[in-house]
Amino acid sequence: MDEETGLEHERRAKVARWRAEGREPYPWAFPGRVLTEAVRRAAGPLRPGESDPAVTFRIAGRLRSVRRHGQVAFLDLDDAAGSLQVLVRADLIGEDAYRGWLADLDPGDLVGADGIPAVSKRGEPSLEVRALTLLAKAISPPPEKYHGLQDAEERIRRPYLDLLTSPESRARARLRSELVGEVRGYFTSAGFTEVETPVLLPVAGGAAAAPFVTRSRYVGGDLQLRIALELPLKKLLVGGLEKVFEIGKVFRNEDLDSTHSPEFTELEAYWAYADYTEMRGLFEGLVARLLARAQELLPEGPARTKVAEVFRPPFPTIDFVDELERRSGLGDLLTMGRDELRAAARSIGSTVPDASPAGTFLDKLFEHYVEPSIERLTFVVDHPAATTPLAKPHRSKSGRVERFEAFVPGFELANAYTELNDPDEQARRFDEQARAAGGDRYVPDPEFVRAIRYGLPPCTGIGFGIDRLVMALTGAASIKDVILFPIARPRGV
RNA sequence: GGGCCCGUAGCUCAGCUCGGUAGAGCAGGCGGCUCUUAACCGCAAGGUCAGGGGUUCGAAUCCCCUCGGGCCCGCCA
Repeated sequence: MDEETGLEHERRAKVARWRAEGREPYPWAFPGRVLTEAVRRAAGPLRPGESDPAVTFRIAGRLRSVRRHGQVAFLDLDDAAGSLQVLVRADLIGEDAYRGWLADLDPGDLVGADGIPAVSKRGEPSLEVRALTLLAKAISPPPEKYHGLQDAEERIRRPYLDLLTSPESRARARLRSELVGEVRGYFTSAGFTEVETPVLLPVAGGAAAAPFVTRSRYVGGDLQLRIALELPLKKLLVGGLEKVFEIGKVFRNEDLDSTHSPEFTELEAYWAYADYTEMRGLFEGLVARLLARAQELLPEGPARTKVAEVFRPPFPTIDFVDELERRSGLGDLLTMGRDELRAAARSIGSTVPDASPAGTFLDKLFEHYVEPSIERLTFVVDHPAATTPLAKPHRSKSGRVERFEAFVPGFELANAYTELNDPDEQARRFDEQARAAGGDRYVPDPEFVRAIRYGLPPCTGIGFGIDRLVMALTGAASIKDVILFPIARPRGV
């Protein structure tokens, strides 16, 4: 435990005084409490200086500031609905009660108030207090009332402190929840079944990323935390669930930056008897619905306008190979060997390991030559087969797979395929990845191949990061802005 | 992993360039004030200047190392 500061000492003394007087500084509940907006509404018709003794209200919240003027004081109380001024007058509650209350209450305390709606002489809607109740004494003082918590490190380590001083941060948290609710409702009403699949696996597959490893007493050895949802969801399609989706945390043992977090929330959905064209239609419908909701919820301003611009249909579609050839001036990419691709990637400064799969070099080239030009939601389609070991070969374009990615400026938003369902071809693709030593690559999963030997229906699947989706829809600059508890290193000794 | 920047009171920040006993505002304490809303006025209090080492008569300030954070680059479906 931290050492007590002088301020905390003062506040503990107040708690002791409270108890000595037989009052409870941490009561159990505050029944009958309403939100401050109810008082605000009731005060609406009143004129400055008036109050309405016909109705009483009970409110509760965090005491944000106290303005004392001798025999009258103004408290600001914050709750989920916003903030309300509480008017405390010595002539109404008695001078002893008045002095006692103000001596024992501090900013940051959780306080209940009973009173009547009123409007101050200066026109501020208020609750004119008849009684105050301490609901929880704050021992530690809150951050500064005007600037809030500015220190970037403290905001990451103690996000609750940022939340308690910043209505904007609280609004952002609720906005994310609303958008996730929309996503869930969209897939559910499209007939998808929401499922949960294991986080702990013998081998984390379905993507190329370094896993976290943990120890299981039950299996008597190591387990890995999932890096994607793909493989178990497809097994459910083998099992006869025809439309499934999952929203859940996945874990990749990598660095944090403005668009990557070691743990993040992913959605993946799989749809039997449909292909990637149908999936694109479904995704565009989702985007339209989310955009409408986000525009409703976001405050008016440049950020909202920018978001609307990025997500305004129709969305450009570019062919991965054609666009990369056009912008890079490189020759026929599909006939280039791995050595040639590696040389091209080296020439633009990429430092990926020499032994990386050919697809990695293609991804690097695309990232360098094409991604920076993306200004609006853009679909990139029909990638070279080497980039994508879990996608089905393109029905007409040789050397390609049926795949689309959705990009917004700055990052990839979604990734979808017509899924590979030929078990022998799947085994060959895994072998290819296994042969390319070094670098992160798809780990072959024989158990998955075994599962689809029983028959995976033709199907399409999509995956996207919920965090990034919320970023794009709210104009957030960093993934940390949409995660309530971003990862932080342990504090040094 | 590399480069640059940052860390001073519970919080928000000055002070560092050019070394000379640590400053303000908010919050807290005491006193005053019946209409404020970043209330105001007066008094007093509050510090491991992130941590460690070095240079120096003297280090918050200059140098080195470590820790934590930010931005950029690299790596990462």
